Amino acid sequence: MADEVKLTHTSALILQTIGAGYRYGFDVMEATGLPSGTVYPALRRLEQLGLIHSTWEKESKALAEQRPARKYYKLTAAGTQTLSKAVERYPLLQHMKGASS
Amino acid sequence: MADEVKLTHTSALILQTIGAGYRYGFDVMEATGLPSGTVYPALRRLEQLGLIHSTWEKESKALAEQRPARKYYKLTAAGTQTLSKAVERYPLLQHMKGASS
DNA sequence: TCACCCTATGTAGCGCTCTACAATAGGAAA
DNA sequence: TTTCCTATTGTAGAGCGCTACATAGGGTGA
Repeated sequence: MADEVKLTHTSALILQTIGAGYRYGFDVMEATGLPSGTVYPALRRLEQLGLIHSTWEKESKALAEQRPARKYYKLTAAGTQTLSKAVERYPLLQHMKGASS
Repeated sequence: MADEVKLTHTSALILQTIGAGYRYGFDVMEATGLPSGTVYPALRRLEQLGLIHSTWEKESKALAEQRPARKYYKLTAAGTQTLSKAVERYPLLQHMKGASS
């Protein structure tokens, strides 16, 4: 109830991608086709709104797999609620497939 | 090939909606959930790019049905080609359903 | 050795998108 | 008789999204 966060279509799409199990920025970029300059600022705004929450992966894990560290995101309770309202508003968001890994 | 028109995700979504058989602005708004301030400027830009083409319906038809006149859009050949490239880039656009009327 | 690709996050500035409002005209509600 | 709803197109200004580029370490190719 209460504060009714309104999302743009693109932000809602990114939120839904996280909800579908894609867990970090690069993963969201590949799933959606959206560029980094859209995805990273949007993830920051979604986190500031309290809809997602991030944690950096352990440095040792990234080193072991020889790649940069990932910042993992997941939906908060508020994010889950806001997402379900966004899917009502934007009917085309319903067709997201879950992440395979 | 040649001129490679690049579209934003939202513009591509609107182009695809026209391709799926939705024929005028209000129709696109209902199909997508996007607001008028997104849809009408975007349709104007898509027409300026030569991807869609518009024709006003006959005044007599609108009068007979007691509503404002509609501006009907359809894809051009360039629009069809650009749309198929956009669907490759943005995989989530594939799930559009056709217009019922 | 230099160029380039891969994975991953991030930013500047321009241009597109969204909220809110307007115009128009008919009908219904109060 | 003013307000509200429907159906349709449209705009101003604020804010979001996109292109192009940056960073960084490792691998691959000539």
